[in-house]
Amino acid sequence: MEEKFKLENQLCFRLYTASRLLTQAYHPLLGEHGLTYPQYLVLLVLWEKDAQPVNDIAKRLLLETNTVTPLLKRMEAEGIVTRSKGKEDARQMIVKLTKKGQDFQKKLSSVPETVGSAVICGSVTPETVPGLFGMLDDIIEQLKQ
Amino acid sequence: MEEKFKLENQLCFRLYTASRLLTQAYHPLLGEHGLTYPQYLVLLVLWEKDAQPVNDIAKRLLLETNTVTPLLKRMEAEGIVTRSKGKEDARQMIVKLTKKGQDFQKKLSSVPETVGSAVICGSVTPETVPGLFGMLDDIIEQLKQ
DNA sequence: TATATTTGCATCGTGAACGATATAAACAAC
DNA sequence: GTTGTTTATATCGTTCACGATGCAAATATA
Repeated sequence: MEEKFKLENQLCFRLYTASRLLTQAYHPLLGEHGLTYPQYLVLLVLWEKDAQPVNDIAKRLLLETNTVTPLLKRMEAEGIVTRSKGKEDARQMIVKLTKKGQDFQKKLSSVPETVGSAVICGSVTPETVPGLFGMLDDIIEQLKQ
Repeated sequence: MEEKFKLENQLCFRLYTASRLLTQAYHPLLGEHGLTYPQYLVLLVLWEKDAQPVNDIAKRLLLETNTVTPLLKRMEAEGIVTRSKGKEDARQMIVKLTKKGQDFQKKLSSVPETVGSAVICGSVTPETVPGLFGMLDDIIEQLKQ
């Protein structure tokens, strides 16, 4: 068995696993409110800036619109956002937070800290996290092309 | 807008994005042979040790059997693996590589290096990758409980 | 040796991801 | 102004992930 094929030497498998497990850590906190992790990401985007077209949300999350559109329709069905045609550009769908969507910010105020503290361990400390962020950002920037 | 809710301060979003983008980098290389990334991971596991029960493969990949079972059935349909009842324990399904599954190792021999070299950039260098591996491993170990 | 529990795998339903394709609005070129 | 192209979003099909549940084989316990 060649070294290059060993699971322990794969960056992608580590990222894939760490991503899945960390997303799972959000699950009980978000599921309690009927939210999924990608839906939480949409909330983060809209809390930063409300009333955005689908495309801006997709670009911010580096996702395709064919992923985001069904996600937003589910959130609309849950009464978390509204979707309405753009006034100046009728092709756009403007996504706005409802009161329910805004109010989630208070309800979820403890989530970032809860999850954040859960990953602090071993070589992952408040001092080393910025370096980790930088490396992940470099990888993302490199692959975004 | 509170700092804690900003997308730029989220470790999970970075892991999620880096994982997706790096998996996408595998796509043209694997898709050419009709493989998906999770199927490639199963191949890595079976190349290390052939003839494993479903549970061992799932544990190795930190996935649930209800994810792995359909994956293996698709790979069986493609003639990449066989699945047969265990002799000593009839509950187990032993997964074995076919010749086609074994032969993929040669066909995919350039994949690790191709993808590996694609992520080397900025603060991500052959010298810093072990540190990145260590931090991701610590996060995984911490969340695995 | 009956009965209870655990274990290994499968099935089902839902929600992402994403390639491919479609549709309509905006814009450009002629 | 008609035609062609781009842009914004949506639809469709396939493949994960994963919680919940089911079932049969193995094991433990009474």
